[in-house]
Amino acid sequence: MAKLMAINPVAPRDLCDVHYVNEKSVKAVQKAMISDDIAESLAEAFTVLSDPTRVKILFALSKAELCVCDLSALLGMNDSAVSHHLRFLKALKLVKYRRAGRMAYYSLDDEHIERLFRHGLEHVQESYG
Amino acid sequence: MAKLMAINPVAPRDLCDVHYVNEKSVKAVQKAMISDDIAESLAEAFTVLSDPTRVKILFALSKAELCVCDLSALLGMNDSAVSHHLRFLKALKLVKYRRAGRMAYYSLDDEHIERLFRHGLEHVQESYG
DNA sequence: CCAATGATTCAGCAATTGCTGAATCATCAA
DNA sequence: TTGATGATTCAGCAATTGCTGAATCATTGG
Repeated sequence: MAKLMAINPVAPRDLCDVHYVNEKSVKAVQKAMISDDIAESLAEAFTVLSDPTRVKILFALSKAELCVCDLSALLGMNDSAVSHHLRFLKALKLVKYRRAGRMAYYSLDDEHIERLFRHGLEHVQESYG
Repeated sequence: MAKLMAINPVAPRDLCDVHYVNEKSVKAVQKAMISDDIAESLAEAFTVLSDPTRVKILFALSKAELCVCDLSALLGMNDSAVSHHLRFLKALKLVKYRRAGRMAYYSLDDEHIERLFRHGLEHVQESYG
């Protein structure tokens, strides 16, 4: 797209160097547009489930309370990787854990994410059979 | 975690070098576990909304049919970036477009994603006020 | 035809992500 | 106290992601 656009009725050009062609639609959407913060938060929420390993971890924890090595066995990856994901999920308050000696038992700490998960699963199942 | 674990009643070790401590839970979860394909599809679905720019694009298109340059104006970024995202969304059949001369008008092509979006928004609003 | 212009594609970059293996921490058992 | 072991953290890598600017494609109007 050209840097500058000819000024004509269907191609307004405002002072902020913003070019668009459908003034009415753009203005209306601009008015309703979600804030940067909301967009970021929403994106962050979806990031949680945007990785297959995390999807499996959360699914597993929705079925049972498990320790790190149970999860690594289940997922076929080393403890380090699992611990890394759990740390991430813990920071977002999606999982909690209790200590039992050397073991750390993890479980879900958020019923929202379970709902979100379920809706996502429905979406996938509708789309891919 | 050690490579090898002592064989004892609470720490079974199977032939596949898989170590775990809560046999019953692990077996049960393993049985219920979603497939790799489902996990990947689900992750892919959530990846769509895991980026604030895409969140805004989809929000905007849920309000109005817009051309590439309208979107770039709205988002304050260049056409190239917007076109890139739209290509991605088009590949996943989440947006469709119609040509009108040189212009390409984009709109949503999936009511599932709108639902998913709405659920995500609720989640965020519940969590962050 | 040709210049203009909306859209797309390409090349390449900076930042981020997910993982591995090693090192370290923390707790238990002997 | 010491060795074993579950968990965490650290260093570093390969791959991916989101963006920019340039080049190119496609359509229109003169």
